[in-house]
Amino acid sequence: MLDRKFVLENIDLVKQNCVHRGAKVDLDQFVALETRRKQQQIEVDDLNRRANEVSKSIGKAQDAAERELRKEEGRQLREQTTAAQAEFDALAAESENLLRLVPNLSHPQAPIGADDSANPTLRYGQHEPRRFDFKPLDHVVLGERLNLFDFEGGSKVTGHGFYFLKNDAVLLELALQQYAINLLIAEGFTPTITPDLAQNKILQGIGFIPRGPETQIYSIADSDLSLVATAEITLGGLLADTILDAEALPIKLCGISHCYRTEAGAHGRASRGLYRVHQFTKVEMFAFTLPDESEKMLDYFCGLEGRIFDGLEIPYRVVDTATGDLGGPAYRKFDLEAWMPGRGAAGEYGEVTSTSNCTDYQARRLAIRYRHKQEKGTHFVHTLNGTAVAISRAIIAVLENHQQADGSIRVPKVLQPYLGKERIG
RNA sequence: GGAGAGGUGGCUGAGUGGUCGAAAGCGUCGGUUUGCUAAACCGAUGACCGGGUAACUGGUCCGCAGGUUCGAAUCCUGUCCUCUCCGCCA
Repeated sequence: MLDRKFVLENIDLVKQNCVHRGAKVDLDQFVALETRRKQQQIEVDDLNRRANEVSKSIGKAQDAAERELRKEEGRQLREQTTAAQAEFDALAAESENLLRLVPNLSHPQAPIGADDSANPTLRYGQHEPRRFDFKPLDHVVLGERLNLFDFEGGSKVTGHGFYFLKNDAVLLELALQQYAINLLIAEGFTPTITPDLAQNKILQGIGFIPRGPETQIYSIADSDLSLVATAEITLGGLLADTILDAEALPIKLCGISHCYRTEAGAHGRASRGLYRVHQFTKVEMFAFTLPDESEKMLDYFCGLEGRIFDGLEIPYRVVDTATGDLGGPAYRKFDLEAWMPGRGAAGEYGEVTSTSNCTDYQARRLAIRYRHKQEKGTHFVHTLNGTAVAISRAIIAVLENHQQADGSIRVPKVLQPYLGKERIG
């Protein structure tokens, strides 16, 4: 959510940003509502003041008749106040609902464009796509041969888009988790395993829409809980309604959670095997920073994501996400796309991680503030999130990039200590 | 799941209908004193929304939501959370 005052004072800028973002919000309506809200506030304040004065005078009145008279006066004022307050509340709620739909501002250097076709590549990883002297297979075929997945079983037990990991794929999942978590611990992150469910108000604070036709979220019937789509939700929610000491910032957390996504409307798109599934495990990074430190933190997160995939010896490129592809909360976003040689006819890059600077957009919705010890007042922190490893997609990249002519998989060095072997199959 | 206790400012903790945004202590900040530090003493010290160039000023907030009342931290109802004991369970 943007700052009310800021939007009113920079309405043209905000409007233009909505166009770049592909967001349709009636900002003129917002301005009109705000004007009325302001007037209503003056009226409510005035009525309140008068009612308070009357109330106080009753305590001092000695004469019983006068007392009754003043009581009646107070009664009437209170009635008016209640009505005026109700109208104010309605206006405020209506304008806030609009405000919540306004996307975050965009970084001045974020490429302007409608979708991911506008994303320029910023850099490549340490490793170049390998030249195969045989036809590389995709992860589904590899997994079938090595007995690593059971998509039919997942489908039978749960439904399309669910799967069982089996045998060495289980070890691989655990190894990837440990590799990422240990790397992040060494970088000073506090590791967590978060709940897989969260309250809808937390989801909304982070910027997700728990229910409705476009939702990507599974919600729990007869409760206000939803399955999380990412640990970003739980890690950000962890400090909701908190005032932090400026000295305590930045706070770097990482968390393992399962991620549940309905992927509504995604049928028919490239979704073979593990690429687009309804449940996967993810190690997520999250940071709370001072406002002037968030850009640096974004680069740091992006660098860590690169280090993790360099370590896995997987080629990748980093792209700068275009405005139309940013999603509501992000001010700037970098995606890391790994080379997947089994994808498409001759291999393709596929998104494996993503990191965003959400500036104060989430902090404002979740009421996460900081305070300097010697200053009055509070400010909103900046929040950032980034994928360390989305296990399902990382498995794709590992299998496809490290496959051997005999159908086995070479385990990258960094995973060997966790997996306990140098080769799968 | 059953029984009990409790949720008040950065913290501890008073406060059972108006004079309470709220005692006191701690902490923090400023000052005085003092080789330095510490101690002592004096003073200041919540957040949010709004108005004002500013000094300042209006309103809201005592877990949350309702209710009673001219008036609620205080009375009533609901709800959430925490703690203790019992039961159950991984």
